[in-house]
Amino acid sequence: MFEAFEKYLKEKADLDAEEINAVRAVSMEKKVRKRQYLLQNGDVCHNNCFIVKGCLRMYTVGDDGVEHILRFAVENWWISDRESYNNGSPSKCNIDALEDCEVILIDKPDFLNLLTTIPKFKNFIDSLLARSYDAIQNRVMSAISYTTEERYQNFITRFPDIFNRVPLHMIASYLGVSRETLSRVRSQYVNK
Amino acid sequence: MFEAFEKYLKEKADLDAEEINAVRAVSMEKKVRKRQYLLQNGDVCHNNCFIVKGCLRMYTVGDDGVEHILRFAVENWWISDRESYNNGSPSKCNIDALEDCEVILIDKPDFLNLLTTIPKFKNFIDSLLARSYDAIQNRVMSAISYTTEERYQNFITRFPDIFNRVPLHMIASYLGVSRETLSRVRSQYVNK
DNA sequence: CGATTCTTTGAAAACAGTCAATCTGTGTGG
DNA sequence: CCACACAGATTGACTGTTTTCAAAGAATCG
Repeated sequence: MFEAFEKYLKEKADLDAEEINAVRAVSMEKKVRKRQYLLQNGDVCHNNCFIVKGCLRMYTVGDDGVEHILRFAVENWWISDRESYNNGSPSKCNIDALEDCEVILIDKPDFLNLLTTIPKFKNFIDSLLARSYDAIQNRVMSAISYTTEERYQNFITRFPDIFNRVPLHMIASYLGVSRETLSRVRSQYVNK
Repeated sequence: MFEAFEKYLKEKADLDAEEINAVRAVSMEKKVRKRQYLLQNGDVCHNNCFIVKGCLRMYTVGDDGVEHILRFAVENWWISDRESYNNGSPSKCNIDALEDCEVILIDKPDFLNLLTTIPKFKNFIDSLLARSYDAIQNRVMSAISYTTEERYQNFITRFPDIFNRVPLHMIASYLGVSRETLSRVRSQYVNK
């Protein structure tokens, strides 16, 4: 399982063999079954999680019991509740698996240690965070500026891989509309 | 004008006199008049901007000419288009002053230099970025989960200082609703 | 096959957007 | 100091979109 992560670290973060060994030493391999939680509301997020295989989602549950999906994550993405991770506060979110998954977990103290001992790794993670900030800002922009149809179009062109493997009602949840509305928007679109 | 920034750096980032001098050496003081642009759509964002006094907004303009406000910023906040700044790409946004402002600009190369030579500064900026990530993620959550009234309530409790100094139609724009809708939501709220 | 989960559809109600008009407060120039 | 212009806020009437609830059709999986 670690090979995929190793390849990723080599290609994306440009780590050498020794550095990769340092990462390996603190990596925990884990399998997460479909529907299983990786993080539950109220828990503190202690890990960084890299996805070797599978698909997960992070979401909140409103007072009315409705789920609101904050993000999806697939192979070669990271997922964790950064707010809880950074502040040690109980998470408002859940993370669970939409498919059987293989992930690699790195504990917070170990991860901090990697960041300080491997400058290349620190730079890489910093640039990842910067890009996820850009992505999330673009999402805010699209939430306040675009119509439902535009947001849907945006989603399938930006994340065709995700679109193909998660149920539509979850995409609706991600976009902030009801499943019925998304269904209707799609059928109108098909008839053009 | 620099004194306010100095105080901020001392208190928040714990910089000593020598470090503050290094920051001062690359700081450019600037006054921005109400309605004046700090950044215009199409330009590349070259600076970090710290606000000593005043209030600014960052927004996009849609094809239909409608403005969508991404964020406000007041005293002791930073504002810049991070996406353009990081990638050197032309900005999709405008930043302009809602009041007469005093700001401090630090050029990108100078700023990078400060980050590498002053580890405390780097840590401080990293934690700022982490918190702004949390903030923006909470905004996504509120956009997809809450009603207009809840979002409005949220805004005035979280940012009472901003609420008191920017026109309502800009808050409407920030929340992603028309000014008329926000006006009606408010009056319903008052009548409870 | 039966059971779940997912998607679609219909009809009514709630909500939000648009356009136009009015009301309010602020500040500037005469 | 007043009149006027101007930006901001509100209201009404109308239209369009989205939600909600209920039901029924696909698709998938054991």
